[in-house]
Amino acid sequence: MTTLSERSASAGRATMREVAALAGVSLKTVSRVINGEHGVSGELVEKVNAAARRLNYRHDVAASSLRRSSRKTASVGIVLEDVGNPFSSALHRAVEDVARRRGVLVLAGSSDEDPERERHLIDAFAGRHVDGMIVVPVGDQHDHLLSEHRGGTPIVFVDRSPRFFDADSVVTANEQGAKDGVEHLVAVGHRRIAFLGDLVAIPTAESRYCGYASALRAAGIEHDASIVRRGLRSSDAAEKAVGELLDSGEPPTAVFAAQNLLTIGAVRALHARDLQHRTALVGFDDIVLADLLRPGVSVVAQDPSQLGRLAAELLFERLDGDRSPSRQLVVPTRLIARGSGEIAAQ
Amino acid sequence: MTTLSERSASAGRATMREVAALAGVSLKTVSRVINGEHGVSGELVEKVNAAARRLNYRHDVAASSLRRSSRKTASVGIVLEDVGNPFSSALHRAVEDVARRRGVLVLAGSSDEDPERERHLIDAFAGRHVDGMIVVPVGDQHDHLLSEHRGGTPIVFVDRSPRFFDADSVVTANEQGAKDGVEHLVAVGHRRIAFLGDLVAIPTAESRYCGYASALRAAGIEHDASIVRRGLRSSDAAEKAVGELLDSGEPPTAVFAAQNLLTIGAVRALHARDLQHRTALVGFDDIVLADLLRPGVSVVAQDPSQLGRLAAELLFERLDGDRSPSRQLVVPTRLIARGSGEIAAQ
DNA sequence: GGTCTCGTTGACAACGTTGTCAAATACTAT
DNA sequence: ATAGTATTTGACAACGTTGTCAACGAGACC
Repeated sequence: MTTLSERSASAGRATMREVAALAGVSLKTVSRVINGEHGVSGELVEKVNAAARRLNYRHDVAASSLRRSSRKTASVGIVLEDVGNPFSSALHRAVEDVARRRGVLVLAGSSDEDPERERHLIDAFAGRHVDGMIVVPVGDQHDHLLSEHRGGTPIVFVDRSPRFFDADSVVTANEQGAKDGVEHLVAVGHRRIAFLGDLVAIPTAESRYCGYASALRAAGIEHDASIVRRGLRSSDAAEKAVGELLDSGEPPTAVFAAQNLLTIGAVRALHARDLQHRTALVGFDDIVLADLLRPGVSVVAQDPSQLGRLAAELLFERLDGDRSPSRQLVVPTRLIARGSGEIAAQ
Repeated sequence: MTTLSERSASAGRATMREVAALAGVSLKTVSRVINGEHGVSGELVEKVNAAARRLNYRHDVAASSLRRSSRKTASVGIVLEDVGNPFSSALHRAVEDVARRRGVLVLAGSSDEDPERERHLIDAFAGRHVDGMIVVPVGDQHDHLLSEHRGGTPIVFVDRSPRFFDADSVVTANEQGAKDGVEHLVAVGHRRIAFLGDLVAIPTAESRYCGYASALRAAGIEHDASIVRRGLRSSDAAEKAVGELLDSGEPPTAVFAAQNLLTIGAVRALHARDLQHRTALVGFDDIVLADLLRPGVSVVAQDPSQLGRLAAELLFERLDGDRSPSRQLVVPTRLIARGSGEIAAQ
């Protein structure tokens, strides 16, 4: 007995075998008590629990899931673009909330838009036997995911729906949202509306551009490539781009920024030239404090929490055995007018 | 052979045993090849790799770490306040960056300032045999962590250093930073400076309050409890509190907000009364877009990335075998003047 | 040729847990 | 009292992997 408690205090964690020895029962009985199975007498349950407490026993999820037939580990993985950015972290948090209610742990990682990183993360998650994965996909190739998916691990795509892959997905109404934003500008008389966009390879960026183009077309406005800036990767790049547009001979009267960092860059460029009350601006995706700027920044707001919540719910339905055909959910955007988007064309 | 490939395609992942059978070698040889051990002939390495590729073999980290003597899982856990808030997620990202360089996966969870949740997360991490943990501690009781720590799992505390626990920690210079911020207000003539603080139970909130009190003392300003509001949990609460102070008979001429959400609430309250150019404001912790507001919001900036990076580096040094006495690192703050903190007292 | 060493390879047990099944006990119905 | 059933308990194998150790064959040396 002394040996046992000394051992647990000095060398690592106590095992079920040690708990069994201290409680004077078999290994299997300890397993039953720890797992809350019925069919163990109250007396032994008491004894085992006392011994477990005394040795500070910690259940070994890894060993347990190795032996269990279902192989469930009560954990899911989520591949984000960058756990540090507000959109991703709101998504992460929403997934965590759903998972927590079911006692499931969330592993998260950043792909940084790098397919190699994405593959790495997915391998790492798979090697740890996550029960399912939520993925903001990068690029078009997802063979590695495919084999996981076929192997029975549910996958839900979020924010972007993959080409060439049949799985559940939850996305924002990017095209419609962008169209709404641009039409909002058209409605107050703008006909020369600049577009700021992220990497062309990112499907959401592409959809938003389509929404922009479609709104212009609907309004009978001719497309002018000289005021379209795509492939912008940071607020600095956007600030520079907007600066060039504003300083040019024929500046736009309004700007549509298709991503939050780009919106921030645009605000900076406008303020630097004291044009924030003359040039209209609508951004895609909300930004903190946007309401306190003068003018307030009008945005087409996404709902990352909703995306995360729905994705997690879809995932858990699959984990609960749902075998129905894959579903695509679309979360609508919401236009928030705060001033910058309501500046009329001169 | 056909049976093997069919099997892997239909039912779950391939095992080393299956790879061995396909390659016509023993299980142990496959293990050696997968782990990159030397002492296997080039010919067999080739064969095994081909078989592994063909069966889409995935290494099982759980089983591997179960058997391995060192029991390393190439993963660390991090307990944050809320993975969704900017401070936590910046910290998370910084830890991930350090971990990634070493091929280590990060598991993260939100405690929401609830000791029960914290305990849950730590149990979950321990059950999955993380190699180490980084914790933003909640409350004073950390017995469960203690047993992990004694069991050989390195623990690093970040943002708050725990009482009654001897372990590495990395914290912001909260008291000094708050003192700097308040002295900055004193320097432009303020003697009636309100304080907005988070829950008294949070050590960082307490330290910042001490810094505030100490700056007042140093300036010979009498402490006035009527303009000190602590225990504020949201920007709404702060907005309300500042509103009350401003609307009172004897309003403060300056506000020191000891946390970023509280700063935002203060900004809202000031703008709502059009007092943002008359009442000075300094916030603790930087906020996005603070430079674009009129006036810009002066802040005492923390460096969450630095906190995370240092914490992760300490953790990995421990994992590499460092057995030296525990260390406490302090990350200095930086005062950023943008306008609101330089408004002189009338 | 015989012994010794070295480099490769594989058989086997073990990591901590749970599924299976049989043994032991207690209880019910005849 | 006897057979039959239900309930509790434990022995054992197995999950997928790696540590240990022994077996094997090829070459080096006497």
